[in-house]
Amino acid sequence: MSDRDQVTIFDVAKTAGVSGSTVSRVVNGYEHIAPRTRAKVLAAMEELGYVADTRARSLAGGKTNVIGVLVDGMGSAFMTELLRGIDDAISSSGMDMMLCTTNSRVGKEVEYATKLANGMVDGLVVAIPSELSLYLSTLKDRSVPHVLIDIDNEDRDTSMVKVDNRSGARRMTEHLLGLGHRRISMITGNLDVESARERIVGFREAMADAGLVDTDELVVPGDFNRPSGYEAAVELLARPVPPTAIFASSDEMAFGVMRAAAERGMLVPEHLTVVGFDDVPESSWVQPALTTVRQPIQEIGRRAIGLLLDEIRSPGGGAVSLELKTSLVARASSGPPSDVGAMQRHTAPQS
Amino acid sequence: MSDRDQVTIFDVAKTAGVSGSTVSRVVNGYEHIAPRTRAKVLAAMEELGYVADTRARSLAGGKTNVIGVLVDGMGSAFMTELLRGIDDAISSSGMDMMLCTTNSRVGKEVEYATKLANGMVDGLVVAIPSELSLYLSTLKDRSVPHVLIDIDNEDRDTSMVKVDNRSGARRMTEHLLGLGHRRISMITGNLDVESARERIVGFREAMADAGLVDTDELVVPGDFNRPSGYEAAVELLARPVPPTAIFASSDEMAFGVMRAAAERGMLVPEHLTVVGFDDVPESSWVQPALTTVRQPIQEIGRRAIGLLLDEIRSPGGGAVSLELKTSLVARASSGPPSDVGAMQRHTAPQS
DNA sequence: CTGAAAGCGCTTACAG
DNA sequence: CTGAAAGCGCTTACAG
Repeated sequence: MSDRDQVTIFDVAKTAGVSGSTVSRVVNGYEHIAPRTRAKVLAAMEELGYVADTRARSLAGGKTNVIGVLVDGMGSAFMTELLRGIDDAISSSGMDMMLCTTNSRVGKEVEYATKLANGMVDGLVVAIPSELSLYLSTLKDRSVPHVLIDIDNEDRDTSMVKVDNRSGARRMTEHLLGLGHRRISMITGNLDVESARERIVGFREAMADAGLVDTDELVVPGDFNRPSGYEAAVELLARPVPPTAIFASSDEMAFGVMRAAAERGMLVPEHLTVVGFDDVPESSWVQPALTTVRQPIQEIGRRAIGLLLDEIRSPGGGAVSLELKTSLVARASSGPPSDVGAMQRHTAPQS
Repeated sequence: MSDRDQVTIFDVAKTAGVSGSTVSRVVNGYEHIAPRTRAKVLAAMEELGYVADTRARSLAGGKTNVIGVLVDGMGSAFMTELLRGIDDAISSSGMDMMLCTTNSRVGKEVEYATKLANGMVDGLVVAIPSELSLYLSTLKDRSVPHVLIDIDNEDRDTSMVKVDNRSGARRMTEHLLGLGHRRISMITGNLDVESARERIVGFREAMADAGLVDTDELVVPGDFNRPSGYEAAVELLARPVPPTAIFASSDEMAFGVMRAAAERGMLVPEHLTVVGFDDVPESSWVQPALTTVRQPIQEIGRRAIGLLLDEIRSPGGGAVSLELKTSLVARASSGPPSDVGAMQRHTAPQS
């Protein structure tokens, strides 16, 4: 019940024999303070176990020292890595993180963004495919520093960080082409997400360069998650003329593809080449190890926080966009296409 | 720069032609208000786009409507599931979540707990093996509602939720014994964690009941994570007389064991039985599907929030401990022990 | 059913 | 280098 045994700045002031303002100054590391005064205050703080009240501090115009992070869910390996990078950067800067999860509930993102903008945080990083138009203006009006991750934003005056999805997908497709594949299928990510769309573009470009323009039936929909990769593969492998290689837009989906292949008795890469995108930790762990497009996931998070911190510390610096590079990681799951005879035996065993 | 275009309760009051107190009352759903007055206020709020300032509200004695969650990291599948349950329960109660990650940094947990206790949240759930003694008293002094997950706490006056690790481990061991195994090895979890210790006890009890009392060399250390399971298995399988079954204290470690077995050319369960604990989603996905002890992970999170909400809404109800049941899920990774000849061929191929 | 006023714990010009 | 005072936006007795 006794909620009032909180030690305030005035308690400290009294036992140190100074004013509240002075205590506030030493707490905030203000420079021009007599060494003796500072020492007395510090001693009093220590003695009383003073801890600043974040709410009051921020209400009065100070900083909250917390950064808000808006994501849709934290289930995927990609998100786990991203959050690790974000959390790393936040805590090594001495700030705290407030993670808000929308779980794809419509409206939640706006609610959180507005709430957070209302003084709960010093800045905000948003990593969900979202209807930015609904709250980006609020963030700007309130001049809440913010940076977007992997989100498309027409007006280039918001800071953001992303990777070169298009050329990553392009290079992977060229890798498959170079191995001799022609019937290459791509399983897409959630098309609401900018990066999913960019990967398709990269894939199509490379295919077109190889003279393969009719790719429509080779591009099948997925949503970045494992089950969707599995289902798409089941359908693809059941086709009369199945692809010899499947390029999943995420490693997670590639694992689903591998599962579908295994169930059909197909060996990877002998009977089917399977590649992914992301390079999550599990990709080098699975058997066979997954060939994939590596994106520096943790780095993305760290950079986003870096940008945010810059803006928080010296506002008005203008928006900056970062595009990080991807790279091809060739491992065991990709190889030359199997001959048609072998494919037939495997793809239509029950016919 | 203009940080002051925030719509306050007084702006609303003015355009509605009432006092600030009245606005506050309708915002907080106070009952005795004239319908017409309420309507006017609501209209004004709508018109102005009013959003309550959480800091001010809480400073003035109201609720923050946010629940703090303290974990050490969110990398594991177990934690992902737990957080899903927690987040679910929090958001369906209309509150928000503030997730703090210590990443095993010493001191961080105390820092966070103190800060959160200082008015940032209405309540706190702690799910890290931690030196509670360092801050539990702070939580109590400030009467901040809190509940512990999976944490040992001597004085039974703190609410907590856990599962019956001991009998779960016992049943799994009996399952293996029933299959005919005698040389059963257990890879433990991080011994700082209560549940890891309880699982060992359950294992030992079942072994002792079967007359197997000399289990010391069969119990090897792990830390719940995949690599530690892999490493422990590498060591175990290289022994002159390796175990015929390995019971990993977490599914994650069991996956590591499977990997080690595969590298040695051993088939699961033909040559080696591998079982885990937790039943994370991946366990029914891997090949062969993992036999494991199921704990209702999301439910643990939901229950913890339930307890917390009860305490927040009607304080002083006293501490309550919940122990949820585990159950055995027999899948494909467990079977009868292989004969000694087969074991020898596989375990010492290079000797 | 409604308003005026004090107070939550802090920060920040303004003086000195 | 330090203090007194106002104010951040809200809630809550206290009156009426």
